[in-house]
Amino acid sequence: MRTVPSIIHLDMDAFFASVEQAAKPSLRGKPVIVGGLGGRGVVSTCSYEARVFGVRSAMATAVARRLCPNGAYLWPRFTAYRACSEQVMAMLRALSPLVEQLSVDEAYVDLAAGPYGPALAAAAPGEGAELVRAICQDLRADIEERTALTASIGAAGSKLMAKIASEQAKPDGLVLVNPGLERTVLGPMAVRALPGVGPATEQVLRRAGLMTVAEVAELSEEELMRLLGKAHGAGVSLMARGLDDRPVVPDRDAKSVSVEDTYEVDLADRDRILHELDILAARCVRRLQATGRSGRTVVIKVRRFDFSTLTRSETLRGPTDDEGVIAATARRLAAQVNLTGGIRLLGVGVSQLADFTQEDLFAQAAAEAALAELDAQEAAEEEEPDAEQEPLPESGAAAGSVAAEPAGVEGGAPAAGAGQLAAQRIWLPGQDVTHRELGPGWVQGSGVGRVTVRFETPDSPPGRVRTFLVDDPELTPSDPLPLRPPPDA
DNA sequence: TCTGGGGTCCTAGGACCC
DNA sequence: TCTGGGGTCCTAGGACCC
Repeated sequence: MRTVPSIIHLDMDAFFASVEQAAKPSLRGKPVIVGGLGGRGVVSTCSYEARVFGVRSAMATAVARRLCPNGAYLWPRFTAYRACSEQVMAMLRALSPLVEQLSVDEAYVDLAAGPYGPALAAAAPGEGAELVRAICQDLRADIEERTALTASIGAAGSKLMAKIASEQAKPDGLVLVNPGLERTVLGPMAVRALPGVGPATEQVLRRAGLMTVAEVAELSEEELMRLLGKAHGAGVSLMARGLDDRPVVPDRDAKSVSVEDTYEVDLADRDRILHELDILAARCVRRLQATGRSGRTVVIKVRRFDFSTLTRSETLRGPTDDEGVIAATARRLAAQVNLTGGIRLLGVGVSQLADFTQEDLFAQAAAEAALAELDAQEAAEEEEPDAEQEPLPESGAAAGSVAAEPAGVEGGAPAAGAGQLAAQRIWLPGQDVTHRELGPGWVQGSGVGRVTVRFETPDSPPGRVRTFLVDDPELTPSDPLPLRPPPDA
């Protein structure tokens, strides 16, 4: 156990909404809701101004609109968020090689493994804590200066307490928990404060009369394991007593890749469903190939009209990144599912990832076979042991069945992107655009053949609104602008 | 008011092997 | 010949997180 609170957890405040407010001066101080804006969309993130109205993450956007009818509702701009995220993560990596990124806006850092490590190790406990405080305040100030965004930080002797502290620090704050005070801090908290305790676990604990962490900490590990199961019970038992020795682990490899779509209207037609699976398989494969990996288990996910969800999976004989194989497997799996009554969501995923493919294995096997052949020729004539000539059903048959399909259906489907948006003249609220004369702005809304654009940039005053025909050739989609001018410029 | 998309980890049963 | 136990893999589902 550490004597200095040298593990920090950093969490960007209302990340997506904050990026939007930084990019769009007219939205500062206003309720901003970022998420899916279709009939089945949900809120990803909302600004603190929106939370006053009761808007929350994961809430149906339709509900949010009723609670907060005058908010700005925007589609997410992931490219812009990723750019900000990378800036922040780079700043964290300057503090330590041990940076564990949990999501686009959240990370642990082990300061003891970085340049401040020796000073922290040499410091008396009180001095060490003050050094951590200074490092964190500098970091928060640097982040705000370089990205125009605020971050909250928790610092403690463990990941558990650092995470709890950052939650307490929000928004735009810093909280340290000195080692030794874990149980004092945790004790009065509701059980839901523990990471990993969600609605189901909370219910179980409440039925056992346990509301606070201190009450849970009084139970024995055995009792908690009986209530919550082996692994979860043991984990909650340790957490409740403030015990956590998990190390900060950088760069963990992904274990699965998946894509899914919820459709505006339930799908009923079988051929349409199979076609959508092909499209999802293609998207999944694109992501897989971008990471240079391949997968052995293919899984499909089906959510029915009544929100009941099921999965079907099949493990192939070897890893693949072949679109035809994955699409054909997905179709085979779909044949096992009752698709009647309407499908609201489809997904395709791949797990058991490897850094090579079945084809690599074939090539390797062929090379080995060739060598063996040479050896065999050199050796005395001998009876060949029966080579196991089992066909490889997944690869062989599946690829064949796809080739037999009407060619080019999925191959001809265009990739959705800025180009397609431009061609179809679909303007999404929040989207970056440029007008040839009026310059950069963003789409405020569109309908009945018109699109409304506000012309402003991160460093301009709030801008004016103009309306155009949706197919106005002067108006084009554009890339996000940096929230702050680059330091050299 | 009606529920996204991307993940991780755990459990449990059955098959299969030793 | 019958019975049992343990380990591993596969599949399906669920809880949880951001």
